[in-house]
Amino acid sequence: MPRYLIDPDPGLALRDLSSAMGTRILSEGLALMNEIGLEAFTFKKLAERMGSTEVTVYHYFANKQRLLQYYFQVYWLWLATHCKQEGRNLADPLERLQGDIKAICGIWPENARANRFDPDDLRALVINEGSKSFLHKNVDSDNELKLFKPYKDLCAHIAGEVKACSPRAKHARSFATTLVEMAHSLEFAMHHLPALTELSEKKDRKQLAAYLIDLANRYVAQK
Amino acid sequence: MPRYLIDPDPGLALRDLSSAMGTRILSEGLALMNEIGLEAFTFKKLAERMGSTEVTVYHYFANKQRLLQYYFQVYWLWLATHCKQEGRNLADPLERLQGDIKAICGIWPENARANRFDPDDLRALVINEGSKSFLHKNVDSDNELKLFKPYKDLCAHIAGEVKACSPRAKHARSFATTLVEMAHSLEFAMHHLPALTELSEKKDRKQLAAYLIDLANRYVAQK
DNA sequence: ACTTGTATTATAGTATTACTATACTTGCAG
DNA sequence: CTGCAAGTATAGTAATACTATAATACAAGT
Repeated sequence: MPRYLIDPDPGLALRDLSSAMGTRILSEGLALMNEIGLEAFTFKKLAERMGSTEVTVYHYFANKQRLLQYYFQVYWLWLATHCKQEGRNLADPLERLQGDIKAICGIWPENARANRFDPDDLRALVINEGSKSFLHKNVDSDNELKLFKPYKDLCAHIAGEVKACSPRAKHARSFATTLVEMAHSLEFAMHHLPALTELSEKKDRKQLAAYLIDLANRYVAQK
Repeated sequence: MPRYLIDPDPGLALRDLSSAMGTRILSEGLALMNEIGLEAFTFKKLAERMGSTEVTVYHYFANKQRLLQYYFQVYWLWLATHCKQEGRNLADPLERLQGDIKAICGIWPENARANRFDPDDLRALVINEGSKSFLHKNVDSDNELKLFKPYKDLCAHIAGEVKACSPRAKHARSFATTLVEMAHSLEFAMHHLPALTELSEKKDRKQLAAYLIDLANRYVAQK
């Protein structure tokens, strides 16, 4: 019996994570990685924080990159599920697309939970560290292991909505990827590199969503 | 007398780089960083490759992040100069914007040189490793040191062209950032995560530019 | 009750990384 | 010919990212 609604690739972890120890590694790991960043994060520090040992953590994950990729998968799996769920009640594809954009901008119900995680914590991690999941020399072998499938699936889902709005769009997938990427990098910019965006003034996710919805409306409207 | 047309922040390096040693560090460093990636790159390996010593390299740069940020600055400084130069011959802001988009997509004259570097090498590095310049816990202090100014300046320049095309655009800066970011992340996607974009089929920078020009035309056209 | 296996811990050790310190040499500039 | 900056040689340190081995604890199956 699976403990979660949606599970990441079992190949990411070396051992079943539903145990008490697995649970603590995942929850404390997320908190610590968010606090100190991937570079400073070590399994030793995580073990100390948990009152356990480095070796124990190594029995669950081969290295910290795999742990990051685990969170990366949970986040995108959950987001895609959430988007598809919300879309069921909407007949108009443009409304569905706008709903998806709000979701990728982090606008979701209070108290939402992504499996056992707080989706705000996952989102923060994915914004700050997520691209390190694939920006390295092993990207091609990791991709063959399908580690980025949940991310691609969400982009494909959004591309589907774009197509539904504008069947003749030639770059629906590229545009969906644009929306997803910018939902994250503009949020990073508005907190750390404010000169890059007008959104820094209010630092409001709703404004971020409004920009991307406007962009989507313009993209989908013509022709 | 400055050796370069455009120089990065002098605070990035610990010592003047115009010497023979400085030149070799910069050129071999770029090649090695592109070959093995930032994580595997060390000053020791660079020194071995150059037939010099680790300590010598440490006399030029405090750490490899600073060296990366140096290349990051050179790239954006050169690109902005190139864009502004090309724009001088064009009266129509939309044509200037389209020219800028081609430039950020890596379409520039054969044999172009960015200071002493091959801009294709710089572009490859910035695509694969560039975001590690700012995706870390020191981003705010590095930003106070103005290390990201050349990047922001190019985005601001492009935002100016967007404004010129569409004076009432509310998110010109956010949109300029969107263009610049996607010129890089879609190029990465088309080589390593092909499911994310239609551009993977031909892997052609011109098609990438065509997508972004189309996006810009749609963004600028309305209202 | 006894065995087997799995999970966790304890302890140790290694190669590499990311530096820092000190002192020596060499070449050139004043 | 003297001084100073650049480069080299050598050494050393704390931390990282693991791997290996063995001991313990506990739970399930026979």
